Amino acid sequence: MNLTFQDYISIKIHQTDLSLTNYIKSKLEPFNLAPEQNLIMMLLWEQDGLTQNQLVTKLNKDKTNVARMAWNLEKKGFIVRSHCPADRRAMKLFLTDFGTELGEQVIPIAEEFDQTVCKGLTEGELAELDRLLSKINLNVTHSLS
Amino acid sequence: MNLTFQDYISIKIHQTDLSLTNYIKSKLEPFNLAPEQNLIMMLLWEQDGLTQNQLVTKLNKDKTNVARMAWNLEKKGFIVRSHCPADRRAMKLFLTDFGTELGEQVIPIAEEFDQTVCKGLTEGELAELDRLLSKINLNVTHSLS
DNA sequence: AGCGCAAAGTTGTTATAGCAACTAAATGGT
DNA sequence: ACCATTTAGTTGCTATAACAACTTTGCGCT
Repeated sequence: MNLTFQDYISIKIHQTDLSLTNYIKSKLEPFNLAPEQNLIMMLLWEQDGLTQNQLVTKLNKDKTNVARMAWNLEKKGFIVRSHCPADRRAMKLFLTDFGTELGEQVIPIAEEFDQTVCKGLTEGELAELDRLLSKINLNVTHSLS
Repeated sequence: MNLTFQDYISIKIHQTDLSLTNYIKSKLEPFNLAPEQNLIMMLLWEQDGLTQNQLVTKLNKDKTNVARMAWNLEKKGFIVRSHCPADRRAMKLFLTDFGTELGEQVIPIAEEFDQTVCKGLTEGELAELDRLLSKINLNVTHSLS
């Protein structure tokens, strides 16, 4: 077969992801918000009071990372964590006023970022990209089991 | 606009990249080789004696990472680093016999991995995916300057 | 009611990933 | 030839990312 480095689509995806992360990182820096921390905030701005475990599912990340990112967000004053009374194992994350205000500033930046990323791509191309990535995702997650 | 979490193509790319990384990580574990370390090895198997700076360019990563990954690979006995006589600032990386043998085992795994990733995708779809990712890459790298 | 198991989080370790500041070596302009 | 600048790597720091091992809490079955 003899594929060269540039032939691997997975490497291309990886490098694109790195470019995207670096770009959004620079956009979020003024708000003292790291890219992955922002993902948690985005989910909380959509729906406040999620548990860490719900975030684990939505973000498809290890619970360790979610716990540490949540703690960092609490340190920064964007959220407050409290044990769920109904299930004392669970940690619910709630926005502070500061965190809510942050959303009003950051959400437009995220949407502007998306505009930049998608510049010159048609709706059809975006849908196709989404479809192909989903297929790849299925290919590898199915192979793990 | 009001995009929800799932609407961002960059998030989809990020999550796909994570799936891919986890998958190849499990495949490479028996060889004591981490995913990013493997990228350096792949480039060295293609062309031995690259400098760290050449790897920085090819991998589009920070020189700090490349230096540390190279040092880890040296610790594991896959490569040897030596100052380039022509330019004593530069560090050239050379495969050891052990590192060369490793390639004979790992390259087939990488190609098998690529087969799994691309399962069910036509040549045309792969080309389109490559084209769309390149376009996104350009969109964000151009916006940085 | 009580025991065993599962589920949610936390702690510790290793591997990326990038920035700032630094050292050492090469280059370029005068 | 000399000094300023640039270039290649290194060290220290912070933030992801996942695994193993552990604690605490809830659930299920008898």
